[in-house]
Amino acid sequence: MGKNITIADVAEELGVSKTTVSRAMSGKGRISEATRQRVKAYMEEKNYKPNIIAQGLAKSKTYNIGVVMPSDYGIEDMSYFHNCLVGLQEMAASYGYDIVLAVCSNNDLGQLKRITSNGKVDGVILMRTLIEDEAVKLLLKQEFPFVVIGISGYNNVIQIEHNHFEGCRELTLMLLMKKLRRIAVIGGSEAHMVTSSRIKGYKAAYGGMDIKLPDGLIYLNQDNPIMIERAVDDIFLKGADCIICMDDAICSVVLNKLRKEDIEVPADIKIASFFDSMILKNNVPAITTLSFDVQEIGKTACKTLIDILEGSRVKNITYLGYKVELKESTR
Amino acid sequence: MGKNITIADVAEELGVSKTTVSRAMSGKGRISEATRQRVKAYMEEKNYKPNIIAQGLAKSKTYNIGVVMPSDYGIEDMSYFHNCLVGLQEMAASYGYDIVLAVCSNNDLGQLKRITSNGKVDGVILMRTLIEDEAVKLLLKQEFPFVVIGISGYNNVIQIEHNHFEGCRELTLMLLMKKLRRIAVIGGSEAHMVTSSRIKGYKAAYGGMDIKLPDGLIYLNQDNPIMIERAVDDIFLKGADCIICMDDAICSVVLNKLRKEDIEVPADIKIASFFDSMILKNNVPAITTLSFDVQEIGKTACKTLIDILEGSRVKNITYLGYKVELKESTR
DNA sequence: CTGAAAGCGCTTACAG
DNA sequence: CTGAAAGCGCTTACAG
Repeated sequence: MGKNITIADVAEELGVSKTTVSRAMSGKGRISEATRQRVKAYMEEKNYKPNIIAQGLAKSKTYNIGVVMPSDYGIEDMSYFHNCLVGLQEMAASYGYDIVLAVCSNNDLGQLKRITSNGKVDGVILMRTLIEDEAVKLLLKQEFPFVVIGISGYNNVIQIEHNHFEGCRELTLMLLMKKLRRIAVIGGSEAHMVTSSRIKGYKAAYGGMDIKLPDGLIYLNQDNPIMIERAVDDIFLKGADCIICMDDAICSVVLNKLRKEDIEVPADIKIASFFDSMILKNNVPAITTLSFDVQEIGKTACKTLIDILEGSRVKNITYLGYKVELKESTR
Repeated sequence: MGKNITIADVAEELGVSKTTVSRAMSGKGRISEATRQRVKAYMEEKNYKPNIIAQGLAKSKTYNIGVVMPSDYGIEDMSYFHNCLVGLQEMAASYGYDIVLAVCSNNDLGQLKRITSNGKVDGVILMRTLIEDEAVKLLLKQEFPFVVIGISGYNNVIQIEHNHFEGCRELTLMLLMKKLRRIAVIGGSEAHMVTSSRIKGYKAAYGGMDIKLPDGLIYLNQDNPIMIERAVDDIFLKGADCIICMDDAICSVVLNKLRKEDIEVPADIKIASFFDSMILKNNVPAITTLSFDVQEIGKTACKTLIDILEGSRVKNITYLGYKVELKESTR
């Protein structure tokens, strides 16, 4: 690797003290412009990069941000986590921080505990949050700086979230304005905060238009294809005119089921989904979606944590926008 | 965060030297079993965890592994990278290492340069490799320890790969044995090593059976839906009896196109794809696939790097297995 | 404006 | 078996 050059080497070579070299790079402390230029020039020439680890030790910082990614994700969440990670990384890098990955489940916080107790990270970002979240409890108890992506249900926790409530309300509203009345909803685990926010938005739309909520058209905890197909059958029996799928994996199952039964979209029933992701990308007909900029939420979460670490005050909850895209499936 | 307890605190509390405490934890150097137990017990009780950063500085190690993830991935690659990352993380953690993420493109190696030159990582893993790969060149020049996932084209580079050549050969062979003869292939960028390995496997299958390779049925660099749909049209004109899709995003476009044209699978044409991922998960009919254990490749790559870092000799190329699953789409 | 020294939290020859 | 001291590569009061 060719022995890395250190601050001592630079100092000796230039006939100055390490202090001076350090000051030249940090810009802190008094130093003449002349020597600073001289030092800078030499560092540039020799392509000297200070060792961040040593720098961190001296300042009691690591410049690392721990990101905990759930291990028990569904396949439908992968692109979400991935995009989020890319956003996180980009923002972190631009502030000189790095992302250290931890993979955890709600009942196995081993990785999280490791990085928060062995001094490897300055703060933590939780990529997902549960209503009863052990990671949140741990971090709160340890008084470790952290922010969560998603609404956490705990107050006094810094949260970043797309406005699922508003988004789902607006989507539902637009469907209601198209004279659809019996709109069914198929969603995932009730243990996730997003699920309940979305359902509230859905209900709020009906409430806002003073339209009576149809009975028994909300299907939650639908986490496997069999259940979902059964839900679709049931929805048909009940004469719904539209189905909102709360994620695109669910939507994919629904679409397959409809094809199997020779039910036409949008002629026989309208379909809307969340996330304009790969699964639905090339579907014919194009699917109406409520979508979110996932990289943006990663960036915002990261910036918020860095603000906290550097001592700024931050908002308790930050809401980000959403986008409703009406396409052929609800025409 | 409750002031972390240090080795000095432990030493003082126990009335021994820091040296002794250090030896008790590491097991290196002579130390009486009695005092070692005493120290261990105290550390356990106080839940003392040594600061890895300081430990690293003293040993000139970081216990960090840099993972570079391409920024210019297609959506179809996401679940691949994600699973790979999970495998990497798991193996790293089990050896006390952490994963530090870098997102790079072939023309912007900024993040990689940062972590290799500021001493933040001990070694690097490249999640993907190009035929003309700048990251590989850089790492080679810097003599920085690294391993690549995928075949790199450069020799003297440590590579971990699923055996795409063998896999594709076997898949093609099985299709040939089903009396299919005019098998078309739709694939991605020729700049990726995998693409060429797979094509070689495809050709080898024909060669091995002494069957003449059909003319003009190989479509590469098909990176957008328009091209792919055009390829499908062309494939039909040429009277192919089967299409092998080199990834599942391509397959998804192909399936949609076939549905649009009312072409039945497997009645009118057979279909096979690579990766048994989310996109094809619930397709009707079920799709024949050549699939790979992606978490495993992550684990293997990580273990190999760690071996290198700890001074063991490792194989230049490690091939991992694959699985051909025949399903309804080629029946 | 500049530097010697102590310190960040560990490890490891070296000496006893 | 145990410890004082130097060192990993930096930063930062403190003194001049």
